[in-house]
Amino acid sequence: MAKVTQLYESIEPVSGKREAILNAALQLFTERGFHGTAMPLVAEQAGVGAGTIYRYFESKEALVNTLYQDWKDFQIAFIKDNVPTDIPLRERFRIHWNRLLEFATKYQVAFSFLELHFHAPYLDEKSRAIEQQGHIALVSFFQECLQQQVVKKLAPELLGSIVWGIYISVVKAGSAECFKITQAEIDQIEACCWEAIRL
Amino acid sequence: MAKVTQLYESIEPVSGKREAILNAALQLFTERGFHGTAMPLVAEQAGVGAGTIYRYFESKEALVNTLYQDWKDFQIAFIKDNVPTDIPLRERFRIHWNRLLEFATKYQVAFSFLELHFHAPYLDEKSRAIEQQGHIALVSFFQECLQQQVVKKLAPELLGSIVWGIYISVVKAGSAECFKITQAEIDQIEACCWEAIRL
Amino acid sequence: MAKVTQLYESIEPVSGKREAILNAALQLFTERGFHGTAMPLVAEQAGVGAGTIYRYFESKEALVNTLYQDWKDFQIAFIKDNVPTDIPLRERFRIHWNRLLEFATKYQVAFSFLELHFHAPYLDEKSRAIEQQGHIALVSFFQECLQQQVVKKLAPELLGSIVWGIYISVVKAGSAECFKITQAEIDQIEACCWEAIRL
Amino acid sequence: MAKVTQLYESIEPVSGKREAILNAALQLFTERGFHGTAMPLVAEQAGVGAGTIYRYFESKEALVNTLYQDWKDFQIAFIKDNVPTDIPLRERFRIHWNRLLEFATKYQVAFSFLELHFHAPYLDEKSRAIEQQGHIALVSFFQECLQQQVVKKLAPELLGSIVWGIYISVVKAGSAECFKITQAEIDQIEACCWEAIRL
DNA sequence: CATGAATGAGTTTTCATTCAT
DNA sequence: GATGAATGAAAACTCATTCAT
Repeated sequence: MAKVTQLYESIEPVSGKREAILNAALQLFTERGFHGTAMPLVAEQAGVGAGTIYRYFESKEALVNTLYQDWKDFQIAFIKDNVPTDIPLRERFRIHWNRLLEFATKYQVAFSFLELHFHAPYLDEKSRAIEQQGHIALVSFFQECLQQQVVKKLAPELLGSIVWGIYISVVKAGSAECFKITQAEIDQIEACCWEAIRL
Repeated sequence: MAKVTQLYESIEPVSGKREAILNAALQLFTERGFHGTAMPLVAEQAGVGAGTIYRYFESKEALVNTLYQDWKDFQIAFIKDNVPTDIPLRERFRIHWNRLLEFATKYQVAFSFLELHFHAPYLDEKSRAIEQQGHIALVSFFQECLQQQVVKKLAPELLGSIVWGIYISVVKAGSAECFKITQAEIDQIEACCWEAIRL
Repeated sequence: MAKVTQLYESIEPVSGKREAILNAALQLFTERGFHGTAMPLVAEQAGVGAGTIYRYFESKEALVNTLYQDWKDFQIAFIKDNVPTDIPLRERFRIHWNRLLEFATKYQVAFSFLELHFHAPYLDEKSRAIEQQGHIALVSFFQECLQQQVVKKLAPELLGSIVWGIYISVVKAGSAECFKITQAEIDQIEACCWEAIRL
Repeated sequence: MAKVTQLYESIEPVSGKREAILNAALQLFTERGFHGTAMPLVAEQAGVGAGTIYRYFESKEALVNTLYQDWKDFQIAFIKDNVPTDIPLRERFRIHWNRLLEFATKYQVAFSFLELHFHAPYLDEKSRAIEQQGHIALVSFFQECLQQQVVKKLAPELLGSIVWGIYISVVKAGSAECFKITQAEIDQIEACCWEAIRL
């Protein structure tokens, strides 16, 4: 997690340039899309020369893939983090849910970036592989739930998809300008999620 | 709906070219992305000259926006369609849900196209406006549900988002190569949806 | 031979652009070298847009290779041409020699181009293959000479190399500004060549 | 000659870096061409920093010109060297010829380098001037031959060109993979050379 | 002196769009 | 109307050279 913190806080001692480039690219790719963002623009935003980017990343595609993999890895780690196993599954689900929302709130741009680039044709094999691990934490959690017969008898991947789908859709709705979601609503939606899958 | 039928059956008598272009673009934009698809390729696939596209569409952006708007309009109409009002809300929900899945099944490419281009930076204001009407049918349905107090007390947009999110996520999971979803599972997921939102 | 004539006389009916590009490239690559010649310069000299070159040639390397192969093929054909077989070998040698010099005189730029690009690292396999056929006509002529025992007993390739080497070196010396070679001198050098190899 | 020995043996005490750079450049320019060789690559091969090259050479062009002039000077000196004047001209010619071949054999890379860069557009005036002195030794030898009327009455430059052309062509043929030249053949070719020019 | 990270001018190449036929 | 060859602006990327350390 320390690594990504640097992405945001840029405390790296020796050379902040790599991080500056990654941050500039994250923002611009999210705002304008991959193909809509020219490399000199990334360079300018990062405060480096155009050629400098190529000292750190082999190509534009390598840059977007690094970004995708770094953030997806971080997202997976962030979500998994800190969930005690000695509490009721219902409680654990709440913690999972809160972590999901915490990520979306703390790293809004990264959240949008990951969603926007899901299955993009310029993502390489490694990115594709990580993509599919997206809700692996949810899936293994639901395997446990299934064993203890607290959730409906459905493939754990499907249970994961249901919760993940609600998560993505609700966060998207919330970040669209139309209306703001309160904490109370988030808690209610968490309850909805559980109702959806519980036995 | 007649219009979209033409997109698929191409029975238009006078000039099939416009439809041919739209069909070619739909497929190519979905497979290769907007920026990854060169206009001459669209022309070739449509069996017309490169210049011909510009007799029907002002620009590449105009083409993708027309495509987006046509299909989003059609999707909205398709989903709304044929839902009787004189049956229990629970029954109506099931019909809504089935319509959603019918659309995704019948028009797989268009479904992917719409998902893929959600919030793309080259979509114009009109497309953005329609985007937000995405689950308007669901929203108004849930307004009725709320009045009759059969669903949880949440903003109808949020209820719509929850169901829509499950829908998108599950269809995506199903079209990914990893695993196939059976009709029985689809019915079970429909039940989950209802459990999520019912009072 | 008709094909190369067009390279020079540009009588091609439909599209002179391909020929214009080849002619411009021939001259510029010879004057400034391959890497020293920017594609827009070729385009300008050819009187076409920069993008047009890529309608006819896949890449800059494809252009230089086409040029090399076309001219080397033509050179080989030109030299072989019109040598009667019913005259003494000594006479035939004179005709060969004169053809060599005719080529160098008529197609000075192409002669320089071929010499300059011999074994260049951007030549592809096909060009390399043709390269080695360079003095194939001389080699087979010397095979005949060997059978009739009118030349020294040396590998025909070596006999070919000797004559070819004199040819290249003398033409180079003649085109260098320092001094001009007269027809009389050329005839004398032809005699030298024969003395070099005769028995 | 001592200078060039250093090029090869790198025994210079104080600063071997200049020699290391020259050696690296000689090899790389010959293998990959002038434009195909990036300066940092030269630096790496030489075991010095990229900036260090610019302490010894003003620019890439200055480097290649230094290389050209050093080696051409050395080649001229090497060829001239050690030819006694009190022996028959026919004998002296043999010695000259052997020196030529000795150079090509001992300094294969340098021989290729000189041939490859003949008349390159990035060579400066001084290099061009030396270029033309290439067979100056041969020329002055042939002036003597002409005075003693042992060779054909041709401009000494032309006589030089003939012998030089055979030399270059035969060495090239020998270093091409196609076939190897034996010492016996070399001696025979030397005889051919003399036959070519003798009265 | 030596370094090598950083640069930006310049390169090849692509592609949306036009317009003469 | 329809065409598709031609275009040139703009993109990704390279590399000789510099300069702070």
